Amino acid sequence: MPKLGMREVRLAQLIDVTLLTIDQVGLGAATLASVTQRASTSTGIVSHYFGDKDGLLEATMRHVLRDLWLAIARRRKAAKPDPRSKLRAVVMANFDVEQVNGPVMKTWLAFWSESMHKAELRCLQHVNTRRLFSNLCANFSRELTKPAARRAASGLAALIDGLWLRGALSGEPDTKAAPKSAYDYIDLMLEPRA
Amino acid sequence: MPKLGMREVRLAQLIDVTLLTIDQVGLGAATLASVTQRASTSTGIVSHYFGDKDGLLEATMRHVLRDLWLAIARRRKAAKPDPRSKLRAVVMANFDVEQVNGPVMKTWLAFWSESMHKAELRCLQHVNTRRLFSNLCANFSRELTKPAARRAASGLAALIDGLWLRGALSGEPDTKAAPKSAYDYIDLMLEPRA
Amino acid sequence: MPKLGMREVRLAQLIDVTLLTIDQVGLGAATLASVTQRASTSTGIVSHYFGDKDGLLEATMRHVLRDLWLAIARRRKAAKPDPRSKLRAVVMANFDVEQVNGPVMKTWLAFWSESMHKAELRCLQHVNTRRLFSNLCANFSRELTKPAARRAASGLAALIDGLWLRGALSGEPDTKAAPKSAYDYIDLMLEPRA
Amino acid sequence: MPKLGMREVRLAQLIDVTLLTIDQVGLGAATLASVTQRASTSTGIVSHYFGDKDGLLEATMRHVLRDLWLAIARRRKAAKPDPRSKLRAVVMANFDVEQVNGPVMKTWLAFWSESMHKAELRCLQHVNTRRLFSNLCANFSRELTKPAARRAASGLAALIDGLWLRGALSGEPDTKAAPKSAYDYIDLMLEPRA
DNA sequence: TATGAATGAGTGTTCATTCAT
DNA sequence: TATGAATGAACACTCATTCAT
Repeated sequence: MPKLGMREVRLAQLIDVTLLTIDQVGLGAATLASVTQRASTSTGIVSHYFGDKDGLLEATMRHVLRDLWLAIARRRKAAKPDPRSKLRAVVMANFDVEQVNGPVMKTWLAFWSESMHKAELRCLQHVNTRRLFSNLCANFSRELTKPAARRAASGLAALIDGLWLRGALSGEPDTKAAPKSAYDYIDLMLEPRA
Repeated sequence: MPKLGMREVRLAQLIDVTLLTIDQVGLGAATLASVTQRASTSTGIVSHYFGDKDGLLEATMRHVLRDLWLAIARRRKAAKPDPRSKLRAVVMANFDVEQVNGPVMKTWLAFWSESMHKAELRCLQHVNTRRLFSNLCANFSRELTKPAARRAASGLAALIDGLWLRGALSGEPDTKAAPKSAYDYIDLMLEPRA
Repeated sequence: MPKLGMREVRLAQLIDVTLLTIDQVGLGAATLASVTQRASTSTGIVSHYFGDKDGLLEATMRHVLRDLWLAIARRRKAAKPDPRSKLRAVVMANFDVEQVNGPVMKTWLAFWSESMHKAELRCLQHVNTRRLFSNLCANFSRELTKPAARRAASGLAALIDGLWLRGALSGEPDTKAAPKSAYDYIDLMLEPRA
Repeated sequence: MPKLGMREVRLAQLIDVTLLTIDQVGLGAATLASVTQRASTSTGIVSHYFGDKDGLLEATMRHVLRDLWLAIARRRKAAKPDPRSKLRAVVMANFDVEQVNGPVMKTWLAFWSESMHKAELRCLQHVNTRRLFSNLCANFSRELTKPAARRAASGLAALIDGLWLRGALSGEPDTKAAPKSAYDYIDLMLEPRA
């Protein structure tokens, strides 16, 4: 009897060590040898499960994206129904400890750069970008006009990414100040101007 | 004695084709062969002028950074003396056509990722980050308390980077909406709240 | 699982073609390409088994040294127990056909030169030198005073190397006259002076 | 008026730094760049005066050989007319401080190895070998039969080279014990056996 | 299902050589 | 006479991929 779920275990394990390897040496230096050695498997296993290196990287990206959206979904469910709370939930999820750590952040950065030249990755990025935008837009729309909501959503999305990026680059992301800055932005957008 | 002054010409030329190559195939696929072929020179010229590939990439990054700060300096000089105008000038420079184009943007993205694992590049990034922050901070300070100015500066810096990043990823940066969003942020920060 | 035991076969094969290549073109011109081509393998195999080129060369040197000491051990066992016979056995082994042939001699010469600037090789040389000296010294000591034995051992060791060197340089080593000269030296050292 | 003897000065200077460079990094790592840089000249100067790198190396070898024979000639002239003194003079010259030092010894070693595969160098070696042999042979012949003289000359030549080689490899040549060993050999050869 | 030996194209880098000045 | 910028072939080495087991 073949081990049940062996496949899933392997997939998860390999994606995990891929993240760790990218964290430690960077995507450019992450060779199949270094990844599989850390997983204590042979290099051949990658082509077996993922076809080739790109397949592994794409699966890793999908994994990271799914984790982000699971976190967002979780936070949104737990949030109060008002727009402000919903928006805050999205921000909160983005600065979760699950999202703000070495392996995930460095992988994001690497994939941002990589996606400029690989169609598959770019596609995944676009889906993610649009999804976040429409999510934010929908919530802002409940209190703002459509154009205003779109502007607010664009701004907030950019602010989240920017705070995220600067946190990653600084090496020591401030997990308190960053979401605070985004919350403030939400408040400013929602609050009626004089 | 061979041609004098060739040095500067060569340096500029090689940095230029490096940017173009990164634009077209990405940093990962930008080999010395592809760069020098585009420059119609030999590969040996790189070690002659830059020591090695890393030297070329570092020089390229320095070039991009210098260009950004020249643009900022130029805009600031032309701006009115009031804080809002100065801040707008910084934003404007960041969304200059010189900064918002394929070669420069893709290079920035690539170096953001690369700088996570190369000390030299990280150092350059940090200098740039701090410089932008203190620039913004100084201007906000003229109308806000110190803590408020710091928060505003952090937020605006993140927003600029975020808008920039999303523009790069989308492939078609909106050079009108992006600065507008940053201008609005400035206004919100400077305007007295109820 | 791929063929088992290939490792030892490959190692021996690669060391062998390394000797042949050094024989034909010299150490300076012995590139990995020329070596592996002769072995009908790929260049990558060297890094696979020896790490890098230096690893291959070091392994080759170790192989040559081991062969020499195996020959010496063999001859000594077959020799009569008296010092003169033992000393002759050492000389004999050094001028064995296994030691006196193009590949081995040219490799020795090359490594002598190379060992001046590579710590690993120098270490191997020193071990070999000391080993030969103490071997000779022990045998001379059975018939001479300690200081005399040391002088005799030094002289014989130098004579062996010298005969060996001149044989290599001449291109046509005289495998009869050379050991004869060393035998005479042994006799002169052991024979009581007037 | 062109500088007189500029040519000779350059030649000597370049040969000198070649020896120093081989001493410090070895023949394999002695590039034209490293040699000419030490001489504070351009690389082009080599092709100007020596044609190419091989020309420089050959000239260096000739220089070393000439120095050796000048030393031998000097010592022989100063020696008493008897064979033993003449033979001792040759030995003495070989262990002169001019011959026993890093640059010269490492260069000799390197050229021994190199001469196995370069016709020009091998030719120079052969001339040197034959010259030393006939020199020794002529002196031994005055007291020994022709065959005995030939054997003695071969042995002494080998002993000299061997002592020399072992001195070079050990890194700290014993400039007293080495010639002493050769003197003893001369005495043994010349002294009438019982 | 899993291995890892073997490949070989591709990489950055070195360096002797050339040549316009 | 002398320079050093420029070349480009050659090099050691890397690494994704393949495949017999």
